[in-house]
Amino acid sequence: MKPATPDTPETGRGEQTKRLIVDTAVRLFRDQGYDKTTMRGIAQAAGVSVGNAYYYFPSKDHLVQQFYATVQEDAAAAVAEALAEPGPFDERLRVALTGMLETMTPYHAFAGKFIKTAVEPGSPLSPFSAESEPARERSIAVLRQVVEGATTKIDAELKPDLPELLWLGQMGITLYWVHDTSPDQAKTRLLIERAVPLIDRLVTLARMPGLKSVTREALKMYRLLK
Amino acid sequence: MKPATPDTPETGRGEQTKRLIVDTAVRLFRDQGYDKTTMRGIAQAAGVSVGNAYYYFPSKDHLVQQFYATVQEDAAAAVAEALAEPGPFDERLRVALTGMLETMTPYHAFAGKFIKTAVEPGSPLSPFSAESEPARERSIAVLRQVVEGATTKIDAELKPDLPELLWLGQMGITLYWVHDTSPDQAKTRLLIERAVPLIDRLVTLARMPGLKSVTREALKMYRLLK
DNA sequence: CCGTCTAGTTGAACACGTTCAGATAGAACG
DNA sequence: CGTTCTATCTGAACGTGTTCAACTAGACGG
Repeated sequence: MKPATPDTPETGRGEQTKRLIVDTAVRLFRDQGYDKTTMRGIAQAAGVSVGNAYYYFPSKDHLVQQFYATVQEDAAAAVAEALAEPGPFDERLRVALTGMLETMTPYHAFAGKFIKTAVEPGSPLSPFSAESEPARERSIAVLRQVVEGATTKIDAELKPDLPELLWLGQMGITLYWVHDTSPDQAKTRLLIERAVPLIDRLVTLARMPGLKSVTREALKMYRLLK
Repeated sequence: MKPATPDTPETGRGEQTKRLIVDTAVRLFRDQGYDKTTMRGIAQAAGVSVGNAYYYFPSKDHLVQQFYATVQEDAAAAVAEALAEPGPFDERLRVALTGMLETMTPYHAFAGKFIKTAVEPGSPLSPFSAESEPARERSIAVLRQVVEGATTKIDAELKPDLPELLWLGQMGITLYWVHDTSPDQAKTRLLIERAVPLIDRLVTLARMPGLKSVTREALKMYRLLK
């Protein structure tokens, strides 16, 4: 079935073409944005035919996803380093969120087009899709690192679900960011600056007697409906 | 400038065509869904040319918006009646949310396509856009009715912003609903059933001494960033 | 060496949303 | 009546993402 190239398992003739197309597409997306990058343009720049691109990728969106994955990976790598040493929860959360924002900033214009297909149910680009699982897990892993390395006391019942909940919050921030037309997305920065202390306080308050039952109820709902 | 028809101010030759196109489009969207309804199809069914449709509507999306507006209006009208008499907050909120859900249920498949363009920044279909203001205000008005007719005690500082906040929550529920693949969207119903008591408790708790400062901080953030 | 098979490759063709240079028609005016 | 003006209307043409029947080339078996 497979040619016998044991070390680099995916280096058939086709794999090379596939990588060539991805690289070209990512470069063009980066340089020209979504709309100006056409399938014909990608094919021509990569020196292949349009049909050949479709032999490897079912749609333009699937190429966009590759682009998205590289950005996501960059963001996660940039932040993971800064979270090596333990510290207070709020500080770590801010580092993670601002780090992500910083990495994505160059692609703000692009993100507007990206999100369009990302929210469509069943789209491979959806953050909840099976195809996005690696990128999603990568992001949640960063937030898990935020939680686990936090010196702040966190309710034991909340703790295991907190990374995923924070990830949902991050999705919300991203949604806000995409629609943020303020210069240099200043409002999103402000949102993070203000939301982080609030989240920190809520996490702290969640352990308190008066709120413990609400926390438990909310967590039950989340687990039931996710 | 305008022909002298005082009673029905918008009844020029063009207005009739415009309405004809809208009605046809809404009907086709309802019957065939988004993808199968083409601009050529709409034009043909309405007995006009494609270009003529574009004379009145800048894009297919603008026609979709009209469809959305009618559904929205139906939902608001259905609920407003049930909210005539005052009652407890949680009950009123559930009536509003389930009423909206019930009206939208027939269009669940359609909504998946709809949301795709609705989340795109700058799209006229965006729930935050200027073009959507009438529909948005209509929805918020219902939630204002929920708040104002509530016999439950609501924090005075929170009260003026609560309808808008509830509307944001409703947008979140809608987002969940669109992605809900459970039979008959049972999970969304469950979400409402569970979330309403939680919201009710949070609204009640917001007045309490321990949480008053968090509430105030959160409200400040909301007003700053909306 | 020949025949067969198949992964890889091609570009014309399709349907779509959208645009635009021009046609039409009814009113307003002299 | 003829002229002019403007709101309305037309459909061919454009560029797009996507499909598909046909072609190529290299491997494999006899």
